[in-house]
Amino acid sequence: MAKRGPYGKGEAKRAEILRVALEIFAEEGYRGTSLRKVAAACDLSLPGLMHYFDSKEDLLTQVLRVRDETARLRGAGEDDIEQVHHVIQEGAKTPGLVELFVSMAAAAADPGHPAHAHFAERYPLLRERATAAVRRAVDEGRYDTTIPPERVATLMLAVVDGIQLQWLIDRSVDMEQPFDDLLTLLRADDATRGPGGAGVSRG
Amino acid sequence: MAKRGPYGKGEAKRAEILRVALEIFAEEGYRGTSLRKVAAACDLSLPGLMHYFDSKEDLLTQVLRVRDETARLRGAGEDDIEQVHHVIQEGAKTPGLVELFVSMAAAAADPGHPAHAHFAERYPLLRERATAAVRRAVDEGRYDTTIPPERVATLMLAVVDGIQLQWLIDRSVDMEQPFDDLLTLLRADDATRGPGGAGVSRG
DNA sequence: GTCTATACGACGATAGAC
DNA sequence: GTCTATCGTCGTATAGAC
Repeated sequence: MAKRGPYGKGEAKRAEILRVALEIFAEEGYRGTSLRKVAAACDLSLPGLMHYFDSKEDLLTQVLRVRDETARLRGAGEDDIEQVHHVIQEGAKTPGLVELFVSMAAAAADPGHPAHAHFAERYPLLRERATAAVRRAVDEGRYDTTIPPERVATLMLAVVDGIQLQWLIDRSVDMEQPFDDLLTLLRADDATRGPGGAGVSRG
Repeated sequence: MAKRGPYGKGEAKRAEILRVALEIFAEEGYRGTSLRKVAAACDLSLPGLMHYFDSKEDLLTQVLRVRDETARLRGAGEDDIEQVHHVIQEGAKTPGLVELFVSMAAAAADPGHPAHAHFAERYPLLRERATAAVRRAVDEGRYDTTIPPERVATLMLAVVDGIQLQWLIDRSVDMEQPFDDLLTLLRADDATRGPGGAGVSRG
């Protein structure tokens, strides 16, 4: 199970494939990118590539996992709300990966799709973490609402996901503003409920 | 351009195809549904079907247009906010069409995709209407925020789109709750900022 | 275990007959 | 306006070399 022994090379190659695939999807978008093209970029034949994955959708799902992991690691140690901003900014640079994420989310509607398990784990996890952060903010008097923290967390995730659809069509849409505006609405101090002020304080 | 003359039959057939395609996508999901299957359901060969459309993506885009039109007509005369609830409830019954919508939104990231023009028209239109409704609510003192109406409108659209991604994975997610919660946060009367009350009043 | 060669069925697209 | 026939490409499956 570890990376030692005769599996070392295989694991390394698998990781390389995922890295290369992520690059290609980021640069050229995920649509119209065939597995044969990915294989060629890895100096591999198509079956050689498929040796490491059960199917195309399995590969795509693992690319998504890598992306999630990368974003998570870069935001390590930060506050949960900070991490959200970080992930948003990262996503805003790579339309191809946002496109991949949204497409996979649609495909994962089918319980039999490999990505279904991924999202089925991911959303509850994100909701839990966001819920904890919201609960803390309410307890400390920073947020002023009696809406249950779980529901506020669900609302936050919806905003972050949803703005991406608008952004995919029109890149001039500000991907951070709606989330910041939501935070403003949640904030206890009424003086900050307007746009003139600092919005969210960070940095 | 009208439905009269020798084009009458063609236009009728085109409408029938779109209606049948919508049905199939709603029942079986849009994934794994080939054009040959749609053609067969219309008693047509594949080229026979393609005579009416430039490409598969063109057909899909027009299916989306029909869906939008249908939802719009059913909500005619209602308040804009009411229409949102109507569209949400309608969508919640047909996962296959939500899946289609999300997939197309991702595909439309490419400016060359036929659906790009559709979304590029749709979002500004929805934003304008929502902006007007929000401005009215603020002017009448029903909403209490100094966030510009355009930004509140963008936030609303993000919530409605985003909750669909969560719902596609877990159908037990309430598609209306987040939007209602957002309205609660916007509402002027602080006594209604909690979940105990009526939430949004309608009907 | 790692990888190539080859082949299969299905897809969307198109040419040309009627 | 609709068909048959065909094309190129896709993801997938199998056989077997090393």
